[in-house]
Amino acid sequence: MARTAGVSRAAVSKVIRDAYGVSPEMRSRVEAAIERLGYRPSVAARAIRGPSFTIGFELHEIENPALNRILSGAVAEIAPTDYQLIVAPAVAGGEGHRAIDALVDLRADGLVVVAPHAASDWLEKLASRMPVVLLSRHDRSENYDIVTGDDVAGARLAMHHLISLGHHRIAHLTRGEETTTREGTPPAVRLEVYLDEMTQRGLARHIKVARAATPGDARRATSDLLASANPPSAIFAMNDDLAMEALHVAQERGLSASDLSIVGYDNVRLAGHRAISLTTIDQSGDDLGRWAVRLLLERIDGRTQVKRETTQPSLIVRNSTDHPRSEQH
Amino acid sequence: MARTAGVSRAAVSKVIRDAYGVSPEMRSRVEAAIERLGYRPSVAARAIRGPSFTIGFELHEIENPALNRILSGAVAEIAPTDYQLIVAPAVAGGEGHRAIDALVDLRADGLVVVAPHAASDWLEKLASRMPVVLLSRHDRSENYDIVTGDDVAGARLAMHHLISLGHHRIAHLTRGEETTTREGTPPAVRLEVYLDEMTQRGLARHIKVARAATPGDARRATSDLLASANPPSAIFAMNDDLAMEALHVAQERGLSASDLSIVGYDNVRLAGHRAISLTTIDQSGDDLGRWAVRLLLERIDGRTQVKRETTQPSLIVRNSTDHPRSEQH
DNA sequence: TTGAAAGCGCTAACAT
DNA sequence: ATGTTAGCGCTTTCAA
Repeated sequence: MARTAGVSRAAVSKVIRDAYGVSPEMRSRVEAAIERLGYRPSVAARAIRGPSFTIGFELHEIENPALNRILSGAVAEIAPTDYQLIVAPAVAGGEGHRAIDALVDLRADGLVVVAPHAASDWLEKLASRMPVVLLSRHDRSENYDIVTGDDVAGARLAMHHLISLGHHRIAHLTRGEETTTREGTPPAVRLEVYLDEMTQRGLARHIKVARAATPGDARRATSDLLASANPPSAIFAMNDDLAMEALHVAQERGLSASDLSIVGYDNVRLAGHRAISLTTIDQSGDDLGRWAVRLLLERIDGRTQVKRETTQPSLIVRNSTDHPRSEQH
Repeated sequence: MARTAGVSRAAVSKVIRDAYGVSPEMRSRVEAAIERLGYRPSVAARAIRGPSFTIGFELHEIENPALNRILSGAVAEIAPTDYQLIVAPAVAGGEGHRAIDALVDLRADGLVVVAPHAASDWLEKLASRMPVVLLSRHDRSENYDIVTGDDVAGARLAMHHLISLGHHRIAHLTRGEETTTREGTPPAVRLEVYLDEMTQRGLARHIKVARAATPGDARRATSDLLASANPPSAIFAMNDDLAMEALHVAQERGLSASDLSIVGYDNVRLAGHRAISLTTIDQSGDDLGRWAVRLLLERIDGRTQVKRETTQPSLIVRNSTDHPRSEQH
């Protein structure tokens, strides 16, 4: 650029990178030129050799409020740094790791990956070449860090709450098969805890798992549950979205919390709305996002041994849960 | 890369770009090498000269469901193309155009900009250098395209609905001052239509504008409204989030729709929830996103004259609106 | 302290 | 049809 502005390119480069060996006079000359020409260094050109000061965030389910919360935390954490956060949304269908690849191809300095579908060994290989933090999945890893809410603890909180209210016939509402098969994934863990708790308490015969592939399906799934023989008096839903759909059905039928108690997961903002008032598990999504960025920056900074960070969830009791009617005096 | 793999770099480049002048035999040799080495071309290096096949999406308010909806549409539209969508989240505080700059610095081939705060002349200059589509803002432009819902029509739908139900004392609930001062911005337009409708109908003396800087403020603002002399029988809220907060307050006080009718804007998914059942204006956000991408690709493809695309909103009547009590027989 | 020059991974014009 | 070569905008030795 400013080689047209009377200085050498090296000088410009040095000034921009705040490197050693520029006189104050030279510096101000260059800065003036930069200002005058509205010059912006090309990240692309720079990234060809060194760091791009860009960190990538892979995100599927753009419209998932819980994930957006996490992203929001990440953005807040990175704001004061020199780094820029870039989000690559994975397409709904989820054809592999295209979004992640895009980030890699752009030469991001590090990656926050949410993808529950990415294969562990593929991630492992990726992470051996660049800093990676995996979010929201319990996993063994050699090369990447993991940040996750403690889903085991969270799911137990939910189950204990229902059980201590006196519920026995507790059903679990979750997504399609494919989301619960990937081991370590939040849906999978929550399901497992559900099954475990039911079994432990001698409630195995009441186990019922309802699945909804799409949000719309959730209502039908709930209806089916209620129409089944020996219907549940409570539902532990994998997340608030599902829980709210279940609540919809309950309200439709005039069922109160003592007829059908419902617990969600995530503490989405609207769960606190008076008309919804959903009992749920809070795992402060922005902390997850903040941790992810923090760990990633540490790695970019040179750390190589694995770190794992787990946030503790808490139970938020609202009006969607109550003692089952039969148990009330 | 594969200059280690027995072929020339030009060959590799050609194969990758699917360019003219490679024999099938050469092509398969190269492809094999690519496969074997797990080679990925560097977008950064490529972008230094030609296109990066990346389009940038600037987004503030990551957690705003209406905006996420738009983004979702954009992602869907771009999925089948060769382009990759990259999102740069603007930090909440909104210090100028840092996010947009980041996208420019990465050498995105085009930009979808949502930023209501970006100055028009700055955008104009940017757009003279690269393809830009502005979303969600009514604006005069020389160099960039504009995609927007018809907020005038939408706001009128809302107002007409309330008026035809018999409401006179209609208040408007919107954000802080700064969001309604930028002319052409959705909040500004909706406010203006509100004022205009009230004046036109001879209801000027009932004009009340309540403002909420943060979501939490909305409840207080609504309470203040209800506590004022001659309180409104209806509220037209700038968006569903605000409307739902108002609804919260109404429900808290045991007010029904005939005591206080509420209309929102955006038709967020939860507005349709039975417990909320918010009357609102739908403007099919994903269409906005789709259009934005479509226009942008056209521009990247060479179009230079300005195009404007406006989607027509529709009224969705639910339970949050009714005739005012005094008007009922 | 400064600038010249080589090279990063790629594309594109050119020569073979 | 293929390979050679000169950049693209930057960083980074290395001499001056």
